[in-house]
Amino acid sequence: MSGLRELQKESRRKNILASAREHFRERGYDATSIENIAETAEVSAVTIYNHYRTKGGVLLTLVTESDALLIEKIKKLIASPPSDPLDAVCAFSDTINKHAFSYLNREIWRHVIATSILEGNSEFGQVYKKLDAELIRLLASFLEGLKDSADVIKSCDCRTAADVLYNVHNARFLEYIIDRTRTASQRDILTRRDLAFVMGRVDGVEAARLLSAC
Amino acid sequence: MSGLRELQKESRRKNILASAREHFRERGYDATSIENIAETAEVSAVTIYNHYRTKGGVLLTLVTESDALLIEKIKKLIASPPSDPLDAVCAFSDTINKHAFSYLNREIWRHVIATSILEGNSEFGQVYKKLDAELIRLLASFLEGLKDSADVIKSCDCRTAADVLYNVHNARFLEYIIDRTRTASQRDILTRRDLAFVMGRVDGVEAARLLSAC
DNA sequence: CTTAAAAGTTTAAGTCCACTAAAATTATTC
DNA sequence: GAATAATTTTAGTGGACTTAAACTTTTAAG
Repeated sequence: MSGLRELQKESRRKNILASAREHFRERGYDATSIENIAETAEVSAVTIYNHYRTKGGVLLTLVTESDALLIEKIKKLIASPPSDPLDAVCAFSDTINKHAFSYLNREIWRHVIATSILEGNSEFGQVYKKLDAELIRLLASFLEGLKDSADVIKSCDCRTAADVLYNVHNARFLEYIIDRTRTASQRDILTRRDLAFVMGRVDGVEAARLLSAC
Repeated sequence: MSGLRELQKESRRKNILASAREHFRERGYDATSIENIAETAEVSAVTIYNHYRTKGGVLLTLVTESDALLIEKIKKLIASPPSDPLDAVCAFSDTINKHAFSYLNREIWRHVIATSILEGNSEFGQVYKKLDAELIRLLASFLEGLKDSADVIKSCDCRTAADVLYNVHNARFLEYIIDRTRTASQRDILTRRDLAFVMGRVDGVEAARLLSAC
C-alpha cells in the first residue's frame, strides 16, 4: 500500500491546512469560508468536509500540527533547565506562550479554545486535551528532575504540583487570549507572580510591587 | 417615564429568557432555534434580536440573571465561614459549583464558556469576566478575614492568593464541563487536592491517596 | 496491456438557521 | 389626535453542512 493515491491525499491535506492557516491569519476565522479555503487549496469544498467533517475540525487539526513542535521545544528545555526552580517553571510557561503566538494569533486562539470546548468529545476535539495531558506529564518529570538540585521543592508531590502549576499558567494564557486589552508583558508578569506564589516564593510586599508594574 | 410600555418590555424580556432556558435545557443549545424561543415566548424572532443581538447574547444574559443569586450565596458563606481555612476555601468552590449546575447543565455551560470567549469583548460578553472579578474580590476579602483566626495563612498576599486559588478552582470547573466522563465527585476531590496543595497542606503521601480515589 | 473494481473527488441541488434591513402595524404617551 | 416607541411582517443573504449521483484516477488482476 501507500502508493500514489495516498501521496495525493496527503498532498491535498497539506494544501488544505496551509490554505486554512493563511486565510485564518489574513482574514480571520469567521470571515473565512470553507469555499475560500477550498479555492486556494485547489480542491472542492466537499473534499474538506470529507477530510475534517467541520470547519472546527480543520482548525483543530491545524493546532495538532504544531503540537509536535512544541513538545520538541519543551523537551529541549527540560534537557538543560535554568538552575533556579522558579525560573525553570517560568521558562516552561514562556516556551508554550511564545510557541503558541508565533503559530497563530489571539483571534484564532479564541476560536481554537471555543471549538475544543464544544467539540471536546468528538474525534478532533480530543486533540487539545491530549496536549494538555502531555504537557503536564512533562512538567511533572521536569519538577522531579529539579528536586535533586533545588531544596525549594522538597517532599512535594510532583504530579499535584504539575497539575496546579500548569493550570495556573493556563489561566493566564486564557485570560490573555480573551482580553484584548491585556499585553504580553502583563501576562508574563502575572504568570510569574502566580507561579512564584504557588512555589512559596512571594510575600505581600513583593506581590504588591509586581501588581503595580501592570 | 417607566409607564406601561416599560412594563411590557420587561415582561417580554422575562418571557424570552424563561423560554430560552427551558428550551436549552430540554432540547440543548444547538437544537434550539431563535424561532423556537420566540414561539414559546409569544414574540417574533426579530424582537429577540432587537433585545439581545445574537443567540449568544440570550445565553449570556441568562447567566447574568443567576449571578446575583450566586453572589448572595457567597456573601452568606463569608458571613459564617468554616473554621478551617482549607474547608473554607473548598466551601467557596463548592458553592459556585452547586449553584452553577442547579441552574444550567453541563452541555449549556460548554456553550456559555465558548460564547463568552468568542464574544468576550462585546456588550454581553463582559458578563462572565465581571463575575470572575467579583468572585475573586470576595475570595480575597474572605481570605483576609481568615487571617485573624488561622495561622496557616501567614503573611501572604491575599490578592495573589485569591487569584491563584480561584484559577485553580476554575480549571477543575472547566475540566468537569468539558469532559463528559468526569464525575462531580472526581471534580470535588481533585479541586480539594489542588487547593490544599496551594495552601501548603498536602504532602506526597496524601496526594497519592487522593488521586487513587478518583 | 487491458480492464474491472475500488478509492476518492467533484458537481449539483438542497436544507437549515443565524442574522439583517426596511416597511407596515400596533399601542402608548403626551 | 399627533408623535413616539416598540413589535411584527416580509423578504432576503450568507455560509455551514448534507446527500447522492457522476466522474476520474489509481490499483490490481488476468
